[in-house]
Amino acid sequence: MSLAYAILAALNDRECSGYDLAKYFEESIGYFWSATHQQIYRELALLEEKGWVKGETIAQEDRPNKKLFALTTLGQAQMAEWIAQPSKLSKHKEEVLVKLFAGNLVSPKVLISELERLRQVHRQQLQTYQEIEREYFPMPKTLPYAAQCQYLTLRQGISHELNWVGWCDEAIALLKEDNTEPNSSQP
Amino acid sequence: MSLAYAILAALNDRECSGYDLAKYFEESIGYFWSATHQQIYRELALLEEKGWVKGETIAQEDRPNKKLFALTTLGQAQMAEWIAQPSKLSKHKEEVLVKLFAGNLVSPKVLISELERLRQVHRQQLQTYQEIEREYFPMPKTLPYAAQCQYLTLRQGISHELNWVGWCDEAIALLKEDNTEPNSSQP
DNA sequence: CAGAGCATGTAAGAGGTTACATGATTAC
DNA sequence: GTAATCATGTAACCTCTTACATGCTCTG
Repeated sequence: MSLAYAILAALNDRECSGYDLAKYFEESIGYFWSATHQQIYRELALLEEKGWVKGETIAQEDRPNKKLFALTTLGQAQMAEWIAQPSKLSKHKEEVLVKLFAGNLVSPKVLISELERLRQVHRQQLQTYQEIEREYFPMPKTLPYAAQCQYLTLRQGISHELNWVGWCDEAIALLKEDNTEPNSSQP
Repeated sequence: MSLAYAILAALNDRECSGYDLAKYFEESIGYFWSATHQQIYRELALLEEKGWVKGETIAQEDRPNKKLFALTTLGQAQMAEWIAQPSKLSKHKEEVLVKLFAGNLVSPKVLISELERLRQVHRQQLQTYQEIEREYFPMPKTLPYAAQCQYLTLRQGISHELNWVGWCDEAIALLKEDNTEPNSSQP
């Protein structure tokens, strides 16, 4: 159900074709809600049936025609109503933590190298976010309301990645401390 | 597929019945991998078929019989192999961020009160984690390897919650700054 | 002329949620 | 006696992922 609202949120920002949305869900929106193009096309069809969005076919030369979708006033109202309701907490699923939890089945070296890889990934993502911040939100306090809201989602991304990098540091340090000598347990 | 490994991780920690696992997935393991009892029973049956776990029926007086599951050596090996592979990053899905992204559709008051609610929830969870830390991991550096690994999953939980609380503070502060007067946009 | 990008879809299968179902015991 | 806890399942449904499919244009 929430995928519907994620699509509405995207369309509230700008009109999109299904294809545009799919790309959108690989950057900005995708940073906090993931979806594939298959899901998006299916959901768009349902949303149009309900009248929450309206599609208009745009003829294009040199390229396949596309269907641009926009929020209807009904869609806006539904979105506003949804926003006002208490959010469900996301069910986190973190493979790395499952692995650590059963970490005694492998040597600390295995864990350390996985954590180092992970740290690198999060550093990379952090850098991406920080570049967006520098480029689009240099003076957050002077932003109009709508932009401020979006800025805050970026801030969440940044602190999230910083947090992961910091935790990886901590974890690697602890695991290296006494477990580098081959004494503790399993191979 | 990963649910299987989450179950193996739990059974590596201790033998469990399906019922025990379901409870386990509402606390410790559940903090980073969620599953309902229906999923668990289905998966356990598959895992037993494959010989990764072995169930033994325990007759009980005064209570229904139960079937205790334990990791087999095959299961241990499969788990170790899985741990050594690079982890998939979790696809984050954060309703609150979707809401913020389209925040211009509602008044800042709505967002602020939702963020305050959320902050409270994360503070609560943080406290739970910190109590576990105090009670079970008072001296992390002296822990045996297996316990250290599990301790690190708890540390991730703690810094995750701290991070959310901090971000909520930041977001609330920014939204309160200029948007408390009824000037900016929609009702 | 190969590969990337534009643009939209179908179909099968895996994974997850919700509701229903049972039946005993223990605590208030 | 009412609710909670122990213990295990089935069935229907929804959501998500992965693979397959098409066809055109622009870039190198």
